[in-house]
Amino acid sequence: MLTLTTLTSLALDVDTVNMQSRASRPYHHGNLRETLVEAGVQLARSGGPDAVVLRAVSRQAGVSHNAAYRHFADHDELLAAVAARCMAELAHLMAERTRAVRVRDPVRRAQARLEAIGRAYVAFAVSEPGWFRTAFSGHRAGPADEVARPDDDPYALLSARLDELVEVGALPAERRPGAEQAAWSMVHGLSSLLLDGPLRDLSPAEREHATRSALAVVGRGL
Amino acid sequence: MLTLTTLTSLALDVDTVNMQSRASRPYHHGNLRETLVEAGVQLARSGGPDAVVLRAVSRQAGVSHNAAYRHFADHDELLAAVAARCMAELAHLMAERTRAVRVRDPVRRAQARLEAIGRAYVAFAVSEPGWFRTAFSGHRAGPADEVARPDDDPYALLSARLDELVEVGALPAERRPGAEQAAWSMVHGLSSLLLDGPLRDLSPAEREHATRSALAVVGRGL
DNA sequence: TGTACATCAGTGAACGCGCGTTCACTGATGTAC
DNA sequence: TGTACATCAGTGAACGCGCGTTCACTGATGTAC
Repeated sequence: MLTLTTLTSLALDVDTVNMQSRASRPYHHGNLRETLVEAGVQLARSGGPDAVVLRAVSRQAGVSHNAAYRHFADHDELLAAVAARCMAELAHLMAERTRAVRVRDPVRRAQARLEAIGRAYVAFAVSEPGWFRTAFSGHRAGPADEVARPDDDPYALLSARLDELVEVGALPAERRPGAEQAAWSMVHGLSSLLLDGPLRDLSPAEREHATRSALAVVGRGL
Repeated sequence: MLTLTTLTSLALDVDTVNMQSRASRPYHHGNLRETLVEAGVQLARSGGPDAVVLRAVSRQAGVSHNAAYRHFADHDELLAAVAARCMAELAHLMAERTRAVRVRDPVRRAQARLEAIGRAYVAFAVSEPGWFRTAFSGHRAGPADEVARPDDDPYALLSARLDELVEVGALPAERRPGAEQAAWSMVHGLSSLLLDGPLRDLSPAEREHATRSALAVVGRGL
């Protein structure tokens, strides 16, 4: 269903990570912080945030389970870093799908792009539930939040789409404020309900239908 | 902010539950299953689903920690029962707020009622985050799901509102299919983002504004 | 109405587990002279 | 360029904890005669 260069590039790192546990690993790792985060991302992929366990992550990275304390104050800080990475992964898919839109007419292009990020959001949640749940599990988060570059930040991507809609005249300027919140709420809610809610058992066709009608409501509502 | 007969009635049960641990507790409890579920609901209130720990629940109910196995196959089954109760609590608030709507005109009444359940949903999530998270944590759920009476089921309440909108002519019948999913997604997404997402730190006034605009999008979009 | 006995609903002790965190350590790296 | 030494980034053992679950048990209840 997905053609994910972003997703698979990350998946390929599995070998890198594991290799480091067998082969020529120097005493000083050189890049352990990054390796730990990647290992956490791997674990989060199949097990969600609960799988990002300090000892399991260290194991996965091929390192003793207390080495992590050289790079993270505690388990929470590690989880926050992993969550930020998952969020960025979501943003990457959204950006990729936006770029893939091929429409001439400026108005329809702006609309198609908005639809594309909405679909990307839901597709990500459904195909990578572990990452999706982890992305939203940074209970403390705080202001640190690993200052996101625009391309790592779903919110920024959405804002850009809405700005574009206003520019091309497809969205009245007075409707612009609060539009992110409504649009995001819709796709986030649909995603959550598809994963953990009453829409859990929908078939792919039903999911598609639900997505279509949810996006249509946003389209008409804005 | 909330005037909750349903919520407070449950809170009052705290005393009942605790009392049973000190006072005239007969060897055969008589109603332990129910007591355990209530204890679980209490713990979920402040700690969310992770706080619904078999041993803690038993402790809270004033009973040895393995007594629960006479009433639940395992921890998951207990959690599922607690989750169902939390879901019912949400439904009760929605129903209550629906009943409180006082509008003459049938069309505007139908619209006001839809808005009321949407607001109730968000208000519940914000004021009872532990319950809200727990309600959606029944990972296995399955078909058993403690067959919900209509008043315990948010989905049924929402359907009724949408049916009413069609009846009074405020919603074209051809838009009816899929309407639950979009409406629910919007309020669920907003709730989730307010609890765990980027809208986590909104002030009450900003929350109100976000809620208003989200509901407006649904209103116009349907 | 009384009694024997099966069943039910609790108890208390114990199991093995994986967790986050801390400690004293040691090998590798980098820097000052 | 060589060496002494401080600092850095790992290791391995150990801590205490709370968990879900199982076991053999016992007191209370209900039923058959």
